[in-house]
Amino acid sequence: MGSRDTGRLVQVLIDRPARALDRPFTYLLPDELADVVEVGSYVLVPLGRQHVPGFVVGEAEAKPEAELRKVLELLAPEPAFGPSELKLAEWVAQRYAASLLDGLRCVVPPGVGRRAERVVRLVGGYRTEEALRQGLTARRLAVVRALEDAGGALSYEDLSQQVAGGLSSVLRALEQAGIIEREQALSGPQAREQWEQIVRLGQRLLWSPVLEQLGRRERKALEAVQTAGGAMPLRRLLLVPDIGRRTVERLAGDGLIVMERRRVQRDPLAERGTELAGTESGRPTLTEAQQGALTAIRAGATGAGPRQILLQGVTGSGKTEVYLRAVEEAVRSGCGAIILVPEIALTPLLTARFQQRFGRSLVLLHSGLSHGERLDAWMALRRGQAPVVVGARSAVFAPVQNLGLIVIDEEQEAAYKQEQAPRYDARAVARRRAASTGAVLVCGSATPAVETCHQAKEGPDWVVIELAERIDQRPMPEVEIVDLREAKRDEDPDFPLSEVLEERLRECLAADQQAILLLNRRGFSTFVLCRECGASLRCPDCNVALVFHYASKLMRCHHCGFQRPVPEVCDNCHGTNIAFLGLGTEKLEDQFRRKFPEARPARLDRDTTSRRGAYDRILTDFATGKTNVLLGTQMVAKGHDFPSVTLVGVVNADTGLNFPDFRAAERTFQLVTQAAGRAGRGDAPGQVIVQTYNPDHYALRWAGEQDYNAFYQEEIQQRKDFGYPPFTALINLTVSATRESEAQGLAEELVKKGTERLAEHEACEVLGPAPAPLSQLRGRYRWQVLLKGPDLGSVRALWEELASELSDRQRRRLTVDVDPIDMM
DNA sequence: AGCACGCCGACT
DNA sequence: GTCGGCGTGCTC
Repeated sequence: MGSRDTGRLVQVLIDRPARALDRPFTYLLPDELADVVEVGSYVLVPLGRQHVPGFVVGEAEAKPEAELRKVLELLAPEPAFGPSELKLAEWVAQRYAASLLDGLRCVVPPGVGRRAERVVRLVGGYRTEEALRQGLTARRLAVVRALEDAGGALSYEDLSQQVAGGLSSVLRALEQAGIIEREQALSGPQAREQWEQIVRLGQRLLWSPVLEQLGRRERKALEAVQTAGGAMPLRRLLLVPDIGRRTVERLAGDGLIVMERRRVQRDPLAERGTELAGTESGRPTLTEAQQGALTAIRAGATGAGPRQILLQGVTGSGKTEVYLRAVEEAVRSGCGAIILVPEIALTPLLTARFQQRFGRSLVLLHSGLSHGERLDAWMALRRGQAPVVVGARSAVFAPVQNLGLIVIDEEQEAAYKQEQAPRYDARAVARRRAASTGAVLVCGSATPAVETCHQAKEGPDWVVIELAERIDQRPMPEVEIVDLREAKRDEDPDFPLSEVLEERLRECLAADQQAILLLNRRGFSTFVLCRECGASLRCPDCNVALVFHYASKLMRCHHCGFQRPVPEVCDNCHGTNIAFLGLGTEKLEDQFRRKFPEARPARLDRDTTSRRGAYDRILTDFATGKTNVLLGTQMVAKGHDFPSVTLVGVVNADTGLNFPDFRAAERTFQLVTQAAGRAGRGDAPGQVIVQTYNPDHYALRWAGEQDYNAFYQEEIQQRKDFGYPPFTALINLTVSATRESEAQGLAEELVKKGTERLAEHEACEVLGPAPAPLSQLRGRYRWQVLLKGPDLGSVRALWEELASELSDRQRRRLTVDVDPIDMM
């Protein structure tokens, strides 16, 4: 008789996404697992008639209600998270109205999850002939056939591909008849750490008598290991001619070499040969303003000053150098640091400078890595082998040890908001992590998000540090706003550049300098319509205008990827007079080339950068002067440093201004200011031309003055007057359904239920229902309801009450976005 | 998520 | 009367 199990009970969160499973289940921990299972362990537990993985999230008090079942197995030797990660996950789940599982998936090492692999198998020698004799139904027969063709067994996925329609009832029937059996297994981990075999010279000295008797091959192998410095990977040794496994085994048997296992860290940087041009090593002397910023950061770190710092530095003021120094100091004092960037692929410069400065103390974390590379980076941080991580949004959860500093570069970027569950905002997570670890938080931007700026100016434990001047006394570029309503165009009415901009371009190119043109729309013609009946070409699934792309000669939907050839005749009236209207970057490039045949333009947008390495190449060509005009979407405005650029043209500053979003003005201001910041970063001063139909709009007026603070004052007043964040908090509910009536119906019900509850939530409002700005997307109809309240706590309370009244079915049609950034 | 159960139209 | 589709409820 084995001893009775100790009676330790653990709470397990099942690793299967389901609302009904969003609470821990209690299991008995058998004695043999008592020592190895702890909070964070990834375990296998029985649930119903299956075995499923789950995370241990705590111990449980005795709870004799249900018949308890035992934890079956430990699936990973190391716990996936510790108590502090669990707390963070709980916070994320709660704050963003997500499940705990979604929260946990943020903090757990990448690739720990295991998926179910279901296998269906024919019992014994059951054959199709028998099925025919028994007269099985067509669908059942089809299953048996498919299984027999596959040699008796198939995965559930393969089977469902080969047999049309639902499988569950067919399989159940076949199983009951004893014809098939179902078996479920777990996939392996999505990523594993990699180990390699190392051969090392053994303790026995080389002049040991055995040496005399060694054969040629053995001798050769020993020499190889010796020249490699006494140890080398087995794989490499086996590459040496004449040396095979037998040779190595014999040497190991004699104790002349020993075999060891060593963890290999897959290094994505190793493959990257050349850095971008223009990065120089050496540390520049800090300006006084930069020194001031560092002093403030130091004060935060020692507790002598506020721990949250808004580093508001104009473009070219040297924010990156401040980050570098701050991280150096953190590392020197034994701390780790997280540096968040909007998107690694788009910030090669900053990344390169960090790599240069920190070498192997730094890991990168971003979506471009393989599972294995991500895991290695993650584990290197967790083990303290690397103290610093540079990464995109999700790196805010990285297990940096002894976290002392979090830097958020380009803090205003929308990319910090995750657009799938859990819909967290990395800025808010960073604030929370910094607060709970005592780390310093540095938010850097030339144009901080209005909400961040407000918080920094009004909130406790914040300080705003301004870097108002560019480094090396470079002047800010001069900005000229061109009113397109009145601007003179040259004889060609379709040419999108005003005479002023065209003239400046000629001067710029004549002086052998470089220019950037920003147009925030991809494609050739942004809408295509029939001149006879006026019908425009729209996406059948999203109902938005299709964009004509010249390179592929296709009409494409920028939301779902739908594409179709250009119609010869109108779908609607069969008219033949089709008009290609609206300006995209492709057309801009085309027209530019015609007007400036001698220039060397390059286009930078999602279409030209889709291939690997294309982005780097386009930028390198521009940096080296191989091309001299860079035109494209907002990509051209992001953080580049090209000293020869003296002219920036914003072709149409209005594109974002008409969006039905309370942040439209802010986005426009930021984009124009960022674009302007690309000019005049070298010795020659810069000039910026902004073309617009709304020259009087405050966003453009202040962008023209390059006056962030003035813009902020006016914008924050607007937010206050109209009741938008930061003066209110929002939760955006989007209903999505294949039938419009269903989407609308649920939205209406949400409003009704919400409004009924307003009595207890006086300060809150329920706005809507309204069709979403993208009222159709990927073939689904979308409606929205907006919950608004004086602060997050009160809106969330309203939402939680509302949510409790919804059925699972309703809940599934709904996405809940707390603190929405993109309300489309 | 996966599974069972139960209800329903529809086809042998 | 089965078959198979779907909605609902449950899993320590």
